[in-house]
Amino acid sequence: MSSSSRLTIKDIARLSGVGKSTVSRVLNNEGKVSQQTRERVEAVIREQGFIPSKSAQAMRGQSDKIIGIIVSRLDSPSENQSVRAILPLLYEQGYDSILMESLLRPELVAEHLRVLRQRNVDGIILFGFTGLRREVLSEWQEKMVVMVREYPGLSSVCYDDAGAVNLLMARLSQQGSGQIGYIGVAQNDETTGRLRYQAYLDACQRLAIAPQAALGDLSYQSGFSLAEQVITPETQAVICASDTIALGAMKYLQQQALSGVKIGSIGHTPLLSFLFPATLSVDLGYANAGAAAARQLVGLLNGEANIRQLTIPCKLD
Amino acid sequence: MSSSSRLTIKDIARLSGVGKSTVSRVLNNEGKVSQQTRERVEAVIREQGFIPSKSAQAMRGQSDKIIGIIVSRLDSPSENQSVRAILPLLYEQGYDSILMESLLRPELVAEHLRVLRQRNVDGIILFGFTGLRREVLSEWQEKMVVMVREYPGLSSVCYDDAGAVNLLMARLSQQGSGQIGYIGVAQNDETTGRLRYQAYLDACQRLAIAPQAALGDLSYQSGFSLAEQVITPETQAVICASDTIALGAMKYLQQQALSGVKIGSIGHTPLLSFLFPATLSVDLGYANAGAAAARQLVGLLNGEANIRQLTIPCKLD
DNA sequence: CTGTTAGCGCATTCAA
DNA sequence: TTGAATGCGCTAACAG
Repeated sequence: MSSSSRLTIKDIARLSGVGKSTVSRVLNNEGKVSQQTRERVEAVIREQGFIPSKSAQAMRGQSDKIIGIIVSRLDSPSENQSVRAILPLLYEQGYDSILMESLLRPELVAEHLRVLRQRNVDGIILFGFTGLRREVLSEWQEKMVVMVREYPGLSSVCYDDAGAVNLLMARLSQQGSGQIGYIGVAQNDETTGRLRYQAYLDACQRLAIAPQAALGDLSYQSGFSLAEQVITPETQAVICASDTIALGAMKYLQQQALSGVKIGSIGHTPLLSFLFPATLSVDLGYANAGAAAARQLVGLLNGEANIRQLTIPCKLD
Repeated sequence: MSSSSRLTIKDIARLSGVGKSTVSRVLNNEGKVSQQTRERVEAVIREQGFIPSKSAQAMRGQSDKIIGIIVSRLDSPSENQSVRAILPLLYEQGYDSILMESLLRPELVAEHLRVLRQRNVDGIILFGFTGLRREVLSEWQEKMVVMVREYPGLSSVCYDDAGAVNLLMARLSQQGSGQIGYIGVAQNDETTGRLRYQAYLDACQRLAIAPQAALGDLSYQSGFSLAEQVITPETQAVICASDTIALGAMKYLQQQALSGVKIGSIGHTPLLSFLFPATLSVDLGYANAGAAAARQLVGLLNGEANIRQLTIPCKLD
């Protein structure tokens, strides 16, 4: 009842008639405690609702059991899926997570990293983006996993951007589409932009298809307006660099009553397949990537894993 | 260069030839330090890249400057918007946030609360849901703000569910719709379910409209299939309890080529107005709610505010 | 097996 | 204005 939760290990010791260290041992499940004493102490702990202070433990043991996660935007559907996979895995290992948004601004990342260092966090999972310089990250070397981008000397988890495009191109052309267009994003975005576009061009080469592409940004609007540019009477299919873009393109198709054009997209959003079931959608494996990152980080922190770059396989259907 | 960041206030003291307490004073911007000493110490701090340990500060001062945020799902668009408003406001006040998912499971909330207590967090923002019992929360009384639900004795921030429906009904009927249907969610959901449905019924009464409603869940699918039940040849408009439901209903309308039926919805998702610009959409004020909650919590923690229940006004357009 | 002792890094008295 | 001393709650040596 004594609400304040201000009890300390010392109180518990007094209340159960033992020394502080014995209580500590019970708390940490260390072996050297007699069954009797252990039970008595545990009883007191339970009935007092005692909870040891993390800050004190942290100060003593070095580890705060906290992980910092820096996403670009909390409402990015892809990062969201990854984070949802990360959280429970870390939690399971006793880590809580501090979440921060970078808004794609390098200065904000730097500031967040400062704060996280001050908090003495055990590790960091950072969603990378174009423009983020390596120097800022390097001091975290063995305590950081970067998502979506690779940096020399840092662990990372990336998607198979080219593979996704290839999968789409292969399936589409195998289904008889001879003229396949592409709606993407500007190439200053390294992965979603350049990599996917390049893969499209390469595939066109391989399949002897004349490329028909336009690059914009990640918005529906962009998808909508670029669709108009890309789609000609001959177009049989269009690949979109993201589901959001695809949503925009689909609106255009629908508005123009162009029912013959197939859409292939990357992202696998439930909404897209609900609204337009015919869409071909590649799952980049966001959740898997999150899980992989969490595991990799925990491995690093436990000294069981080495720094390495992972690529998550994508899949169609 | 001595990477480890293992420097302590003591090292800085030695390096700048002063006592530890003086360094502490400089760190906390306490007045009683001569300009000279202050500058010297600050120089050393800067060139050593010294960062004081949060855990130690926390243990000393009681406050960890950490807020726990428990959302139901990270990918809930509405909660997402709120959280995005909360984070920077708390951050601005020196608080970092630990984020957790309840998945609408009361036991998980209880567990999270335990962990947060152990971390000695300063406060909590909790997104409530039906089934969450007050007893679990009451011990946080003056350190918690509950979103979406009201609990006696706890601060809360709620939406104006009834107001939103009224706004929609008024506008729709004023635009000439005489027969307005409703697609909602089951009433065991107190707010999105019962409150909105009840408001619909009341408005029907007032406007002398014969209610035509169906209740399901929050999915597109539900919206789609219930649309079929609700919409009759006479239907001139349909109100949906959420944007997700509206998306489902719109798909039905489109598929049936029912272009005469207007849709009113609650949520104000950008996607909805992009895909179906004609939709009437009420903004419940998710971001405002988040901001209000953050402010309220900070106020509580500073002892500047009292426990109270807030309702965020909604708006159309 | 268990109690005692000694700090972890810092903020805060209290003297000087 | 400053430094020395004290203790926050806890774990890890070290004795018994």
